[in-house]
Amino acid sequence: MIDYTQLLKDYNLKVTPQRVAIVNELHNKGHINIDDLFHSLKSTFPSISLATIYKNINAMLEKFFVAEVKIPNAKSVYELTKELHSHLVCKKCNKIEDISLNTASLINEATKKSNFKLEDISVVFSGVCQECSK
Amino acid sequence: MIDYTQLLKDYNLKVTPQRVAIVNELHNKGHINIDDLFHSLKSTFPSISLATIYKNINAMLEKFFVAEVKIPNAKSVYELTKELHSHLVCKKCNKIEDISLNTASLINEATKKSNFKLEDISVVFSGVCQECSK
DNA sequence: CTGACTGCAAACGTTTTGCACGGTA
DNA sequence: TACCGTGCAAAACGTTTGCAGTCAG
Repeated sequence: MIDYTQLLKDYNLKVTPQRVAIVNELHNKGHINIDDLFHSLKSTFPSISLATIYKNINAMLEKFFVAEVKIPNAKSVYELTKELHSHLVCKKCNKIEDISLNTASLINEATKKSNFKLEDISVVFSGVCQECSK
Repeated sequence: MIDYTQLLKDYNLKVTPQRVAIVNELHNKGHINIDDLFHSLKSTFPSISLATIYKNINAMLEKFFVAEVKIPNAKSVYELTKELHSHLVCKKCNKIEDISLNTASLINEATKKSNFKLEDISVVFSGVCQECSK
């Protein structure tokens, strides 16, 4: 289990049991939406409130400690910030997987074809995962 | 001005002045969010309601006549469905442009590296447009 | 003429805010 | 101790629904 305590401190976020639980859940699940996160934490913290979840996720988003992933036809999910990667979403079971792809040539092409100074790229694939296509 | 009347009929949507205005606005602006669409149409239809906007956009989405584009850190925008393309978003002025890119090799790479049967791809670039970077 | 569409108002789900209490540093 | 975080309740949003009147086909 990775210790995120120091990371919370580095970002000037006080280390509370709720925050540690949120970070652990993000780490374990990889990607999770607000409602699932709330219900997961309810078992450990029966009195936790949605307001606490929102306040903390927003605080972590502001520190770029956590990132939001917007998914076509589904609720946004949150993940711990990591190196650039793309996402695969299963249309049947809604599972989300990370995938590392070489987007350099696509960024290159977009740079040549547009007049934008590009800074970020978001790539989300939708399809059917192996289990669901059996 | 392209005539979308027949297209509305083809999709079994009655041709009302509000619908024609919505389609024209989507055509003219390229991409627009619900609120901007509502305020644009207010000048022509002072008594138009948000409910009408939502009902129509949802009807058009169901017919795959209009598509939703989810944008990082911004409201979703809607566009008339066209051939596969990617989007460029300006972080300063929020302008959105279409860009046609060759995503075949990226899809190919994702297919090889994953166990998903891929069906769709969404690519959104964020950056600064030429005017805003002056 | 009939079913579909519009606009209003109310309902609903999600997210944010204010405040008193409690916990971290 | 001083501040920050939590949890509750209320408020603020964005979106959907029900309904009566109107319009397109």
